[in-house]
Amino acid sequence: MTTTQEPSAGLDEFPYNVFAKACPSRGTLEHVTGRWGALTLGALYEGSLRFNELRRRVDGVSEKMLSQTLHALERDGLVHREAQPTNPPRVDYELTPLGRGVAERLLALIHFVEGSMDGVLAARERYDSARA
Amino acid sequence: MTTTQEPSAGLDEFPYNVFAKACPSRGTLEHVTGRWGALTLGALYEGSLRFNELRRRVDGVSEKMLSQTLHALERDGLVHREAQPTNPPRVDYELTPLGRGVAERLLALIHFVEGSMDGVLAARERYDSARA
DNA sequence: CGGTATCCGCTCTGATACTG
DNA sequence: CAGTATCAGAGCGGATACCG
Repeated sequence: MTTTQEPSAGLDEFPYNVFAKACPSRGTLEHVTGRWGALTLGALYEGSLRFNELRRRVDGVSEKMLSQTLHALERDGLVHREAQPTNPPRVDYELTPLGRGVAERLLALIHFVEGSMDGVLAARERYDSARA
Repeated sequence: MTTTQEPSAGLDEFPYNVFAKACPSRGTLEHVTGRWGALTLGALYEGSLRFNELRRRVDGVSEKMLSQTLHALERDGLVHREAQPTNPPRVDYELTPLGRGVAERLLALIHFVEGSMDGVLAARERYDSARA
């Protein structure tokens, strides 16, 4: 095992724990919840997309960041890269089964946040005016 | 409304869309999924905690970052801060109902990621050895 | 205990330019 | 189209010091 934390009592818990600083799951969580990682996975949930399609879908991402994000997600086994040696080149990105599981939970979170925005914005106004 | 993007056709979609660069929901999503935001909300799901309890629970966070994170989450109406004017001071942080909804989805994601780590780590080895 | 203020390095980010 | 390379800067984040 790769954990750097607990002797693992072999009980009902996961052997990985994001709350522990040295746990490898924390890094993966950061790829997944990162600024562009979350949106990239969310965008791919509907189906496979090409690089520039993805770039348009994830409004505001630069080529560099999208490329970097995609590499991290591919390395973690969440996204599959399919390159066709045609000219011009065509590369499709799609979720792996693992990535699909992650994206599902991510979208549940995203939709909940979107649906909560009226409440969030109201809370902000209260907060700001309280210490104006 | 505060959206900066679409005329809002009044259909079945949310009026907010994180994929749009200027949508305010994107900022909130970043607070929630941020490096410390996700862990803080997750830690508070089990119940209210004091500042230093939280600091110990979220392994690796500095005072500054925890404080900053808590302010952002409080402003967004996800965390409630309860200060008691005793000596020594005692301050409890707890989730609001909205925060509870967010934390639930977040924990589903976190647990899924933790449970996927063996697969992730295996994928990484394949990826790395493929281009060693 | 529960913070805030300040300093400062280092990473992350976005433009820009270039390649296959 | 699908990237990589390079560079400058903004801000993230940690360490330290200090306050109520």
